[in-house]
Amino acid sequence: MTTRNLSRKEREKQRQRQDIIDAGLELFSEKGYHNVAMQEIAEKAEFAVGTIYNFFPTKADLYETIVRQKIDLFEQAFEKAIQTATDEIDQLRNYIRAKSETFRSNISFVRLMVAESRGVSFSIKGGLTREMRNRYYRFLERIACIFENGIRHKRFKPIASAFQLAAALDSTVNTFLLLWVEMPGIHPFPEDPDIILNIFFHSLLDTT
Amino acid sequence: MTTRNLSRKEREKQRQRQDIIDAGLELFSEKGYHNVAMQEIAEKAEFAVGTIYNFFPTKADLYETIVRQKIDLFEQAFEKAIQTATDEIDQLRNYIRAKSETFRSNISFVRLMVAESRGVSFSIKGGLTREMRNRYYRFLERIACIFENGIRHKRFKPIASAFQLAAALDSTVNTFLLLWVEMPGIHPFPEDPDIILNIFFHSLLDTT
Amino acid sequence: MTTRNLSRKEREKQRQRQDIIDAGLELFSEKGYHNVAMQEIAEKAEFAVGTIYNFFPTKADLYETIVRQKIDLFEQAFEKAIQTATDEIDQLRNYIRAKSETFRSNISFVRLMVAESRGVSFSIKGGLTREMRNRYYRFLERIACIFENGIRHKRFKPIASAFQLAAALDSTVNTFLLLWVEMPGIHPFPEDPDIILNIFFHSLLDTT
Amino acid sequence: MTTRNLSRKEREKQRQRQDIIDAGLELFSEKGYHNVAMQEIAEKAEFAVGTIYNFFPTKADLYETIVRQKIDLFEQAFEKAIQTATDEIDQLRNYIRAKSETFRSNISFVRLMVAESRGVSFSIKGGLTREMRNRYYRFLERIACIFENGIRHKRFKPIASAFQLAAALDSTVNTFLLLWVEMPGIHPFPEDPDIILNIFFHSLLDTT
DNA sequence: GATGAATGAGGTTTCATTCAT
DNA sequence: AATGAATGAAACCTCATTCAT
Repeated sequence: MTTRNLSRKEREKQRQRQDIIDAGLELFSEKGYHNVAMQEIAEKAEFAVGTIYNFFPTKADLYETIVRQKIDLFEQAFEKAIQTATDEIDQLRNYIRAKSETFRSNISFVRLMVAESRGVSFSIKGGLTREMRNRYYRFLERIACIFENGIRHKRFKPIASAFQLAAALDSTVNTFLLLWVEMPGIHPFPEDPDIILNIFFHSLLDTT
Repeated sequence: MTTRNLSRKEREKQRQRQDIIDAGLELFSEKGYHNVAMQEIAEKAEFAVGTIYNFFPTKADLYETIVRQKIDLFEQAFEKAIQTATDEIDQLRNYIRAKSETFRSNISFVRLMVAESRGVSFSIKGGLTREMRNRYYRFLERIACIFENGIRHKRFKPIASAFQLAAALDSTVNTFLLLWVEMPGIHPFPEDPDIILNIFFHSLLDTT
Repeated sequence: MTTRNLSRKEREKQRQRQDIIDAGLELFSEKGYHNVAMQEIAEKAEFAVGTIYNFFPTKADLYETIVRQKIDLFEQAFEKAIQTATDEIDQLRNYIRAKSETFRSNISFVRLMVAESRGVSFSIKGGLTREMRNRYYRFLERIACIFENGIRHKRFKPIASAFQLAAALDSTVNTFLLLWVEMPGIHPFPEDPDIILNIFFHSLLDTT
Repeated sequence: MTTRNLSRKEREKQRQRQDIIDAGLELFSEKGYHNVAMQEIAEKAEFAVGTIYNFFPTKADLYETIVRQKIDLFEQAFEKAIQTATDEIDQLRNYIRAKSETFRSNISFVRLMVAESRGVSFSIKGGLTREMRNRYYRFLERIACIFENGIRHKRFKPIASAFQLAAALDSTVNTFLLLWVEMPGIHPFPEDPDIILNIFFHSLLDTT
């Protein structure tokens, strides 16, 4: 009983924590880190300010937690998408699809990232910045692996280094997604990931 | 003499104004808009706070001026680069080269844009945000025109819409440049713009 | 218990609010609106600056509240004094006595009004100025009614318009009170309101 | 020639000084002491700020000069008015007429006095305040003399002390003038000073 | 454990005054 | 002698954080 009680308490606490995170995410993404007061977050989460400080020691910490939580989610989703296939093209296709879906269901966070940085998360806490950057590079290298494999398996031509190809593909995907975030009507996100892949897979030059 | 005198004064004033802008740019790009106090800018520019306010009515105004000045510079450089050639591939090559050079000689500003380009605009000046976004889209359309011409002249294959191609190319260029900005040692910027162009011009798929 | 607790909190809050108002009144009346810093008020009230802003959104708001609170008090006192009698002479006598007493127990506020009553309103809050003036005129008209009644009842001779008589009487009372405020030793306020009334009544009274 | 030259220079300087005073009076009366910047006065007077400081060491000094100059003018006008007659009633009549005329031709200053104090000049510089108050009392005593004479000559009944009568009369005159300043349409100033005098004289006059 | 009032450092902006030209 | 740009102290106000209840 004590265990279940504690566990219930524990679960309750986790739910509260997540409520605060959700409120923070929404507000930060709407107005930017510096234009959101802890008071506001408290009101949105329906807690007192002091309560928030029971969960997070500082405002920056809350922010960091929000960013890290979502980034973790993103990374896991991408990793899972890649692992679902073995064929390199399928892996890329899955990754694009996963990124697209994760973006769609986390627009607030995407907006936050776009807002506070530009695609890659920056600023506020030097530490967060550096860590995020490193994680992003590690992620790019994960994609680069796919290209490397593809090149090794003679499925891809070595028209650039694997890392460069990864960077080019990811930035293109990002751009398409941002266009959709900013102007969903004018630039609808292509349901078919191949539209992006095609840009890479087909030569632009008409050599007929 | 009076004329020369006035002109000297005028020039002196312009130089001071630019000193303030430079100090602001450096600090904003280092620490972000909200983490820079007017006091700091004043100290860096070696003026008193009040003097800054003789040139710019508010902090936001100073920021806006900085951003707009650089953006203008960038746009002009790109436009000139494009107009220097008639051949579509040359136009793209020149644009990449121009973007590369402008980035190199304006790292501070690039960092500023990367760090919070939208972040600030979201909050500080809705107008600036919208304007910047619109200008960026107009620029993308400028690039899209090149692709369109190339497609019409049968030099490019219509593997995606001209706008999509423009977005993909520009985002790829951006990514390469950012890699270089962030880790100049590890990811040196390719002197040869063709390295980027090749990614688009050659099919990735090895169909031999 | 909860009720009593809340009520105690509420009462405590009201007491604090009044402490701030009192500190503000004293300082404003001593040095004038523009020569008092919020910091000073905070110190005098033994609060931090921020606390003051928890009660009043701006300095001007605090000032306005102070003025309005006292003016309300004055008006009520005068009105009550007038209503206590039916005989016109008694009404005037009561009004003078009430004004005298209210002045005595609110010297700080009287000084504030004397020192810059209009000055501030001119600048700070156009609305306050206009409102105060209008309220003053309405009050003069209230006094004028008494004269009108007196004239209608043939108790007073119509040696001037009722409004002019009201203005003359009130300004005379004011002057006597100000003399006393400024130099209490040399110009003691006549305990007997009739001393002022006599100036008017000797001729005003219709003794035919 | 040197003499005349110097004299011309001197006259020129005086004219400039007066221009500054006039500009200051107009602005101070419009917006209040603290809401006028030296810069504004300089612009209105068509001088540089520095030039103003060649004439007046501080802002407060300029203000003091403005007030003192007008007060001097007023005092002289009143004194002259009183001396023009020997009969006490004529003296009072002349004084009221003079005050009325001086008010009319110096509305800016009246407004300034009303604005910064209320009738009697206060604030800003403790010294100025005290001096003005003293001068005002001396002036009241000058009027009191007339009443004293009248009482001694059995023209007035001693219904109050001479000083009290003076204070009552002057404050009534002030009130009538202020009514006119604030709402010229609704409360036109009575051209005929006797309207005010009547209020006092009807009873004051010893007609036995 | 939750609350939210109190705190006060820190930010932006103004403006009287100075002084080199 | 006149100028007006430069100065910087000081004002108002915000908000992250604390802590008594």
